[in-house]
Amino acid sequence: MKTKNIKVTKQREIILDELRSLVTHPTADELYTNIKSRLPRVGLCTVYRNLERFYKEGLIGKIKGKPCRYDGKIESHNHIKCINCGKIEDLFVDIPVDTVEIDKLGYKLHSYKVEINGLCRKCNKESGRKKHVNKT
Amino acid sequence: MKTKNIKVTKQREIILDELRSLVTHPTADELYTNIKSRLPRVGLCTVYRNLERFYKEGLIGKIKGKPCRYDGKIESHNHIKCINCGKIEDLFVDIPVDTVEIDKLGYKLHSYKVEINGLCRKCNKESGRKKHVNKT
DNA sequence: ATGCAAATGATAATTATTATCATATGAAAA
DNA sequence: TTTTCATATGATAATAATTATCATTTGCAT
Ligand SMILES: [Mn+2]
Ligand SMILES: [Mn+2]
Ligand SMILES: [Zn+2]
Ligand SMILES: [Zn+2]
Repeated sequence: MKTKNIKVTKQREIILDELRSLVTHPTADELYTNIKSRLPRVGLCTVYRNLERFYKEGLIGKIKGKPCRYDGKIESHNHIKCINCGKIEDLFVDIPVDTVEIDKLGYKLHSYKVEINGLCRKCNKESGRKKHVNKT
Repeated sequence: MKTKNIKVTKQREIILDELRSLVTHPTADELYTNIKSRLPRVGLCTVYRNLERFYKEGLIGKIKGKPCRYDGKIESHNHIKCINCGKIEDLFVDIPVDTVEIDKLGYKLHSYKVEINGLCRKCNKESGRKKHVNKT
């Protein structure tokens, strides 16, 4: 009662394959650009449509934002984003949340995710030389 | 070297005052609607402009999303969002993050925030009666 | 009063995403 | 096989949220 047999099409195969091949977290548009060589006639909306579909089926991850980014990895993990260059990297660290307050509020916990911001090694080095960094 | 003397205008006073008076987390547009009675001639973009400005000055909080929501409370706290009705409530619970992996990756930790999703009491009750819930 | 920098509000532009719809596709039925 | 038919696709338009532009206004400092 979860994954309702999603039909395999050429575009779906390629979109999913391409996303899974990346260690980065591309936007729909970036992925669209990437697959153009393999699928010259694909439309951007097909990419959006299928990424959204995959996400709802639990096949891929999604990092909400403006723009949203997608993630080929679905093993539970978090992300750290560089506040300077915007890069997002995987972070495999368990973050336990105490549910006492959640229970008190009367909520039934469903899921949670930690959004971590930091300065990556590269930007950190550069900030030592330059005057100004940052563009959150 | 932080808050660079933000000029006080009538619209700024009212926008900030109104936001601070709310326990909810309004969107720019909702706040705009709210202040119409006090500032009939204000423009939506002034609301956006100043909320963004306040946020950058650290005077208010911002919950990124589509649409973004603003928060008059700046004491460190997290939020829990109902996956059914979309309501966002404050959650005062300390969530410690182990920085070992972050250090390993070479990042300098800046901030982090936990996005918790759950089913609120009201929606939970209703889901007992109704067939379908959910619209993440 | 006058000058002037900053803020405002009207408007247009942009960005990201979603909706609409005619056509294409491809597996299953006949 | 041809036909059927549900689903997917891609072109296009629409929408939502936010941001940019710019002429005008505001209100402190001369
Ligand atoms: Mn990831
Ligand atoms: Mn809050
Ligand atoms: Zn960086
Ligand atoms: Zn609810």
